[in-house]
Amino acid sequence: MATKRATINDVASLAGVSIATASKALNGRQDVRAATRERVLAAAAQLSFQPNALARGLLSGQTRTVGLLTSDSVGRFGIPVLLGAENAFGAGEMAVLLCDARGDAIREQHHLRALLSRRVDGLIVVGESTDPRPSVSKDLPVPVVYAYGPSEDPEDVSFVPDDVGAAAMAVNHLLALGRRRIAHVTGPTHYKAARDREEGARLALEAAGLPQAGQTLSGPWSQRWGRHAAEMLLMSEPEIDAVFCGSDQIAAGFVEAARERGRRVPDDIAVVGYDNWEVLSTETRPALTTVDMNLESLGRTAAQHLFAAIDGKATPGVHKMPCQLVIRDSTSPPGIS
Amino acid sequence: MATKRATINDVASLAGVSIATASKALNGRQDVRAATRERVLAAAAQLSFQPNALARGLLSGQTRTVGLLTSDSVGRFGIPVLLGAENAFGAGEMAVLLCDARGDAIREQHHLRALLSRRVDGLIVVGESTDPRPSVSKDLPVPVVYAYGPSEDPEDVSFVPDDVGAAAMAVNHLLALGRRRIAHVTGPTHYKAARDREEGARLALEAAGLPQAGQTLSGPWSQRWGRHAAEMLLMSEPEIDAVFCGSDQIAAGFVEAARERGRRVPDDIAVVGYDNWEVLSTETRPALTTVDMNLESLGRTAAQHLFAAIDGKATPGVHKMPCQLVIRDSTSPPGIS
DNA sequence: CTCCTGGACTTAAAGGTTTTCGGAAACGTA
DNA sequence: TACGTTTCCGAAAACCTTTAAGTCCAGGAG
Repeated sequence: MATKRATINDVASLAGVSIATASKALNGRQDVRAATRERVLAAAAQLSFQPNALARGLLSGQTRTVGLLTSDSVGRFGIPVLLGAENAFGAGEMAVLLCDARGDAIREQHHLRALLSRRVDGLIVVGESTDPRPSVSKDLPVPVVYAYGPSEDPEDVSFVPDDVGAAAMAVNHLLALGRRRIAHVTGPTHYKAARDREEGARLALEAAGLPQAGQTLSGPWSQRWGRHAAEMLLMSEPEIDAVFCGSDQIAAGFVEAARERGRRVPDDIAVVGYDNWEVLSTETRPALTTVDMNLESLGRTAAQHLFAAIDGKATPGVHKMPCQLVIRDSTSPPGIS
Repeated sequence: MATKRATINDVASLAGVSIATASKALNGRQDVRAATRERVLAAAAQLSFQPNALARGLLSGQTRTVGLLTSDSVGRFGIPVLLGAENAFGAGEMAVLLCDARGDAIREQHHLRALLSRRVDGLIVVGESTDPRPSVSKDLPVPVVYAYGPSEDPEDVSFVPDDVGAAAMAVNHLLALGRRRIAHVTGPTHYKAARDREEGARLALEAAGLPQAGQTLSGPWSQRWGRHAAEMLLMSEPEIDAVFCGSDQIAAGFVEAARERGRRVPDDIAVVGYDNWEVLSTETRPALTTVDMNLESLGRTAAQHLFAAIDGKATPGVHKMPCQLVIRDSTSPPGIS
């Protein structure tokens, strides 16, 4: 806690010039003599002057601030997106106003109003799942970009991970290893993520002219379900040589149960997970090959496109961002593991 | 994207009153007739008027905004604190400006300036570990509260988890179960958290008049280290009947390795973890008894004290917040598991 | 000498809101 | 009628900065 804040008026007085001249000197504009500029800069430093962003924003109509509205920031998915966005902004001079609506539509509305009254230049909406969510952009005076969870309105700008493509990539990886009896265990089908990943797996198998080993098994996203699914699958389809799991949790449970049943991973069964949730994917034995959705990069991209939208040129539509397969021991070719 | 924003001037014109009257009506002040107030409110609704927080803040000097400066928001510890703070603020009408300095002092200084120029009413600094960090509060025109990682300056306001007390609580729990040969495995000793937890364990054992089983084993916070420590410990101190681990990751590794060596948990060895990181603590078998640092509550408390400090009355010093022991199967009394 | 040019600086307005103070109208009382 | 009181409303200042427009002066061209 210290003294009162200095205004440009104080700086001008101390330097013996008018506030207009002080302003010009501080902002590096032309028509001010070098000696005068020196005096002003010295005065500003001495008073540790900080221009008042409120006054500046009031005048220019730009606050260099964006709102980040999340439905569930506690989620593992929101955080990396948030960080990516924050980093993209931080690079420049933007600041991020964070609001967590906790899945409550009316709280969201409330936060929306608060953000608008603070005159944010734009808005990023982070979904809690990849399921489309109601648009918030109608009649808003600022541009909006959706990240992770797309808007229902195709006119909005949305960035989502390419779950279908990533699942196909995962299955193709298994196929390239020579596996031919590939099963799929995933999360609840009311998640678009689960449906998309199944779809991707199906497409890859079809392209290879192979049937899927058994039906897709759908359950909670949990490790427990992974174990349970493994037990069922090893019973009904004892000859599988690979499994693609819809999450790292499921994969970790699967690996554990498979090992307990005497199946070696990856020698007997290769396993691919999803999410690259490091605490699981790198600590299980063997470490998991898994899909990384590059969420931080997705968040960064969303932020950059928000800049573009603020500057006038938006690119409407749902943009699918590529994912990445992180290859670890759970799919090492036999003999190398 | 829609029409231009309405100002109070537009509202006043539409209602046929002066802006002064409009302001009074909108802010629920006294000297305005009921009928007039109605007209103004109707006009404001029709124009969907939002008062410009910049102008208001410029005048009042209060922005109803706080800055949240984190050193490492990707960390598991920063996030819950952040959420707790955000929730405490969100309850009122406060907004949170989020900045991530990523452990870089000069970036931190940069963000600090940006926050001050935006005229935040206060600041929360979230540490990445419980080690004291340099104070940022000298000569700042706004109050600052430190959460998780305390300030080095005892005049500042800091909130930290009571690691010593929690560790003692964990060991006392083991003692109450009748365990007498208790070992301790924890993280790197250059972390204050590791030293505090060891200290708490030592105090509890001393109070019970018991020696610790073996030396404290110190290594990385990882699951791998937990496994390794278990192997060493079961070799050198084969008769231990309990272990207190400095993190859930270590505990998970310990449980795994112990089971592989034929020790039953909790029957032969009871295990207590730390952090209550749910993906580990509830999914290991058996589920882990562990210390929950109540970080979200800590963040909320920090935010509430920041309010107090803004309103004038700060409470300097390092405040130790109580933790909580979450009891699960890894310490169930034999026979119940 | 006048006029013009351009540099260096100042004045004043603008941006949206709150608040203080004063004014006007209506009404009651002497 | 004169005067005081109450109730409602408006004018204007203040918050801080940026910028367009204006002033002043020296010096060069005609």
